[in-house]
Amino acid sequence: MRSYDEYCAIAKSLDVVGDRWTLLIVRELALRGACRYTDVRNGLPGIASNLLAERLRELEHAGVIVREDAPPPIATALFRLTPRGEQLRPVLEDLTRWGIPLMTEQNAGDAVRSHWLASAVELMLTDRQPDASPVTVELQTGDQPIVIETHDGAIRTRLGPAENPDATLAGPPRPILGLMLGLLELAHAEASGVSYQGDPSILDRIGARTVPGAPPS
Amino acid sequence: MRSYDEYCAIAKSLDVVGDRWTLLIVRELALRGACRYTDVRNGLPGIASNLLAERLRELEHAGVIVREDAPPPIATALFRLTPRGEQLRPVLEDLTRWGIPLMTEQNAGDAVRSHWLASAVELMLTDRQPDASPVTVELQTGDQPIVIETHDGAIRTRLGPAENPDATLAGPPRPILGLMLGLLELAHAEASGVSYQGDPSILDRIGARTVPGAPPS
DNA sequence: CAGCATCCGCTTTGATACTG
DNA sequence: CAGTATCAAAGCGGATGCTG
Repeated sequence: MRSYDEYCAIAKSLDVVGDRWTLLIVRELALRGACRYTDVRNGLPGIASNLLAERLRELEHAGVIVREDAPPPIATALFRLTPRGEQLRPVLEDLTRWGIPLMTEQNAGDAVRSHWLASAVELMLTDRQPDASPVTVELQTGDQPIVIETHDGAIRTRLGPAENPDATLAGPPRPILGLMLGLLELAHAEASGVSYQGDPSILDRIGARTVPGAPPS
Repeated sequence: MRSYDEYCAIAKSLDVVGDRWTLLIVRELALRGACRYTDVRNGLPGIASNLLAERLRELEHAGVIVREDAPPPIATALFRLTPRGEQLRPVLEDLTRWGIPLMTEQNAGDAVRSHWLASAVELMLTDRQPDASPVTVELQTGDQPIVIETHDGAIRTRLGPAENPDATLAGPPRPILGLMLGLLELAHAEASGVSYQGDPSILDRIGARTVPGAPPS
């Protein structure tokens, strides 16, 4: 990207991460940890191969990521955030919070990845009964299951199947998210294709922190 | 901008504010309040006139800004952030913090505006003696003076001349910022063209919160 | 003069094909 | 798997002109 040529911290930041795709590459590495080229590309459906290569070079040159040789068993290089790149997490988190109301609209061709949903859920939910015994909920949506766990009064998510979930939700991502964020009643979610197993009161326990309204558009 | 077509909160946010110039337009309205078209353009040196008009339309359509008729004395329209637009402030603040280390490099053609510097200074400084009597420092750099004031243990900045500043700093923006952020000794700053009037201990009092290192590059 | 719209050359991006 | 190469399409920058 051409520099904005402004002596301003925001403009200088955008000179580095303001290019198209760039912040989404950082997102992939932030959410999934060290990734191979192919893994990054899988998280960016639609990016041109040459653009990904170019962005990775630029990010490396800017000190945001490093390309490192993977440990012996693997024969390929890995990309990883540097400490400087890790410091972009607050930006990603704020953009996630700001974008949550926009998740009420899911376009036909939108790609879905469970790790995107998991990070949004983790930021928005809270354990309303921190002193009760821990609970586990499994979401079956996106490209792999998501486990939601209460953890010392906070909510943690991770990918992969849960062992003995107290509740299980399966269905399309939008009504599941609507349900998790408290924008949708269980009955409405079920009418939209969500199936629920477990004690419904669990949903009240791990309800959304605050429910922002959707924009006009 | 073309949509990323991802069902991800970050990607949805960037669908709205990820275009070139867009977040800088939001910055102008966030830092300066309601602005006329011309004021916005003055804060975005280099933007093509048609692009600014188009971006303003898009932001209005997305519910981030509103175009309102100014009160009677003025015969022109004003642009202002909506509550939804105000919620982008955390993003702007994080980008400011992340960009501060990049301010060590000032390119030849970089435009300078005092309100950009003031917001960065406000975010980075802290009053180390909150119980002492308030102090005021005037910075003479950029396109207008900046006033730094201690305010209930916090640091506030505003634009315009100070009445009776306890200290005054004048000179080029980079060494002044370096001095404020504790990256530069007063002697070095003076060697770079900064002139200082007042009690030097004031600088220690309103020192930087933490001094992040500059990136490699 | 403020607030755009139009035009045009240049740069960036997207889609696909190809290679070690 | 991890890119590079190519080329058409879209986006941007700068100049200019129009309208109240």
